[in-house]
Amino acid sequence: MKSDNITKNVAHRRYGDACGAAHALELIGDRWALLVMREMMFGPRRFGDLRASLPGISANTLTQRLEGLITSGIARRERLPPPASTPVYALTEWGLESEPILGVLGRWAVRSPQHDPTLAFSAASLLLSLRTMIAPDRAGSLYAKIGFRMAGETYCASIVDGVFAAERAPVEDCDIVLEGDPPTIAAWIYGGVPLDDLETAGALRITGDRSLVAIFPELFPLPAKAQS
Amino acid sequence: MKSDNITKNVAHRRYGDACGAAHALELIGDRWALLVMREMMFGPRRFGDLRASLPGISANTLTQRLEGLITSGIARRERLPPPASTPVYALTEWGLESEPILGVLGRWAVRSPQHDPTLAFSAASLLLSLRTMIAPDRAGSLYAKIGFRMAGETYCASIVDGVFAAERAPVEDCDIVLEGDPPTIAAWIYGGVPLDDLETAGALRITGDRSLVAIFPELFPLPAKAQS
DNA sequence: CTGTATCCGTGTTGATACTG
DNA sequence: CAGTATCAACACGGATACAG
Repeated sequence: MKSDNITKNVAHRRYGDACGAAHALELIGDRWALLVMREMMFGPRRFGDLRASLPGISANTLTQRLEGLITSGIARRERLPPPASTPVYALTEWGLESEPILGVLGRWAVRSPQHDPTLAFSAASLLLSLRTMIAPDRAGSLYAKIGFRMAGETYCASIVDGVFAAERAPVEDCDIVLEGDPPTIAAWIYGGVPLDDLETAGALRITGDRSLVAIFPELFPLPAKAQS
Repeated sequence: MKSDNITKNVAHRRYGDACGAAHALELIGDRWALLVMREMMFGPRRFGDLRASLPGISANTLTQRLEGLITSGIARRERLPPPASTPVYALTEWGLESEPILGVLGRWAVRSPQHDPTLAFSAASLLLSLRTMIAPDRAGSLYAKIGFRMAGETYCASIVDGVFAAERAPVEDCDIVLEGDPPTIAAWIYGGVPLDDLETAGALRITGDRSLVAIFPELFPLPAKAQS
């Protein structure tokens, strides 16, 4: 039995408001929706990957969100080519263009006095936050390639003209390579935890150009908290 | 009796995620929250004003959202000076800085094939959408002041260096003054409905510089829809 | 006019278990 | 690993009543 729930996603809650922001909330305002999109920002992901990156989401909810995103034209279901014909979920082109939403939300919300940076942090979150938080005036004309090894995957990022970009790719030809889990890397870049402490604890390993390593965290200043 | 519901807003749903966007959703991801903020973007509003601008919200829900926004430091409850000592709700400075969130959401969502521009449209929505949609290259070096009379209130907007800004103010010294309800004005600017039709129907009245009137809608092009 | 207090029907969420 | 089934808790919207 698969289609007893005829009136589930069809009669989706609407606002009856022509405002674009209101329509955006109808599309991606459901709980978890935007975070599911976040996890697909760097390429297709499997059901289990998404579930692992979103601690607390239930399988039910993830299924419903993916269905909703697909019927809205934001995501797409693919199947990896045989022999590994696993189903994966990817953002459409339009879905990918929602990235500024994550940036603007994050830049605004980290100023909240209640923001707790010690919680779980996915690889996608870290890379998107670096893209959001880089200060172009501090980067100046720096050109650099930065590799990341996190949770069994590798990402290759670049800093060009003050813009930080990243993709899932091998870490070859990178000026520096960071190896550790996302919260640890964040503790170094954002939290000001000394690199020596993390390296001797075996939580973080950085190889490559030490002069770049020395200034790297300064490229990503956090905005001041709002009020008290 | 006022505090029987101890565990209502206190145990607010969290994501347990350090990502800034996730925290933003904890702050303003509740249904209606962002739309309530939208209505306060141009200054303090009364409970009844908010309710009237948000068709479909219940008094209960509006009360809860306002409480949440206040405890998060996003909004503030004030009282107009006597004799009209009516309570009003206003955004804090930090709350006001959430405006780019509305812009980015709207710019992305109007490209949805399912967006319906014929629904209700508040004055705040219209002015924010003009601010979002203005094309600086089309505005060029145009300098103009535009007045709006909508639903018994007046707004004064300016176009300077391709930036559209508006505030609740008298429409004095404006180059043109638009008088009509927000959906009608939107039909002219965005919908391409001829001004003559709207004026003869008595739905819209524009006074002032006719040459500015002629080119005005062209300053606000809508982005192309995503895919089909 | 500005809310608060209930009741109620319904949809959504999350936990657990389970199937292919 | 990729989901589905079931169930309990709760949030939401609508209606209504009512207090300051």
